[in-house]
Amino acid sequence: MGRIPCCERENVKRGQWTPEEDNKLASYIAQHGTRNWRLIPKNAGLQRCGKSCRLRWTNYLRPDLKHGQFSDAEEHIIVKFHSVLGNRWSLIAAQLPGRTDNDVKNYWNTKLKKKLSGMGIDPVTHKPFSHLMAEITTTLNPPQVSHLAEAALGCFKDEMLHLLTKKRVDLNQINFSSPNPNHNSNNFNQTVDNEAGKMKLDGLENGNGIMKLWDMGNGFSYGSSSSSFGNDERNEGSASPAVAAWRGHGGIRTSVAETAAAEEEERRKLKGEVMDQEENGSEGGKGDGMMAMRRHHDQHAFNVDDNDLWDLQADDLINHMV
DNA sequence: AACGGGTGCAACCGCGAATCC
DNA sequence: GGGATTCGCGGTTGCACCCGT
Repeated sequence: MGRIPCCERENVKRGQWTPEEDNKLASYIAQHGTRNWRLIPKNAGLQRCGKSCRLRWTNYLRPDLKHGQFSDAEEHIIVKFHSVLGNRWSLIAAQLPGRTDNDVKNYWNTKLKKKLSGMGIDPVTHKPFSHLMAEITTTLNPPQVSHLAEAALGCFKDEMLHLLTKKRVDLNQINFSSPNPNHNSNNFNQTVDNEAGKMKLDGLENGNGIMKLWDMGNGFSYGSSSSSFGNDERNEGSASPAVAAWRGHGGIRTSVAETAAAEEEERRKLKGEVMDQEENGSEGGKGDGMMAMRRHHDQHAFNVDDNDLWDLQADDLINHMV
C-alpha cells in the first residue's frame, strides 16, 4: 500500500523557487491568508504542492522573517535552549523573533555544533568531553571503561585533529597560561590515563599545552574573539557544574559524578515541566511551556551552581510562544 | 583557468499529531 | 469512534557558492 502522497507528483514542480513563483504565492497569501495549503497552489496558479508552498512561505517569504547573520545574543539563546530542549527547533526558534526552525537547525548543524566540539563540549549533552569520560569511568566496570573510553577518545581525537589540521591553528597565538592555579593542562590526559589506563592523545599531549584549545577554564571563551557564549563579566568564576568539576582538582571522579547527577536531574525536571505544559495544552497552549520555564528559572531552580552557559537568565526568554 | 573539497542554505521527505467529517 | 486529511516538525539531501591548490 504505502503512504498516500501529499500531492500529485505529476505536474508538480520541485526545486528552487523562482521570483515569479514567490510573487504569486506571496500575493495570494496576502489576499487570502494561509487557510488551506492544499488549495493554495491551485488557486494561486502554482505548479507546486501545498507542502512546498507552506515551506517556502514559512521559511522564506513571511514578511516578519529576519535574514542574515545570527547575532551573538541569538547564538547564546540557541545554545542555552538546546542544552535544555535538545533538537526541538521550533521551540528554540520561538525564542528568536524572525528566525525559523529551519534557520536555527541549519545554524546549529553548520556552525554551533562545530564550535562546541572545538571547545571540547559535546554538542549533544552540552557537557565537556572530559566530563563524559569521567562519567564513563564512574558508571562502568574497568573492562567496559577501557573499551568504551578508547572508542570515544578515538572519535574525540579525530575531531580535534580534524579541527587542528583544517584550521591551521597557530600554537604561538594561543594563550596557554592557566587561569586556575589548580588547573593542570594535562588534566584530561591524566584522568584518562588514570581511569582508562591506556589512552593517550598522541600528538595532542605535548608540552605546548594544546589541550588549552578546549579549556573552558576562563569563562568558556571561544577561540574566536568575534563570538562567545557569555564570556563577559557574568562569567567570571562561574562555570557549569561539570566545568567547575573539570577545572578543579584531581577529585574529578566524585565531584563530576555528583554534579552531573544533580545537573541531569535539574534538566530532566525542567524539560519535563516544559513538555507537561505543552501536553496539557491548557489555555495558553505552547507558550505555557516557556512560561513554566521562566517561572522555574525565576526560582533559580535550574541554577545548580551559578552556571552561565547552562543557565537560563529570566531575561533570555524574550519571545513567548503563541 | 580548472578542479575538487568544504560550507551554508533552501528544499524535500517521512512521520506523528491534530483536525475534520 | 474511526478513517481521511491536513499540518508541523525534525532529519536529510541537493545544489550553488567559495576557497585553496
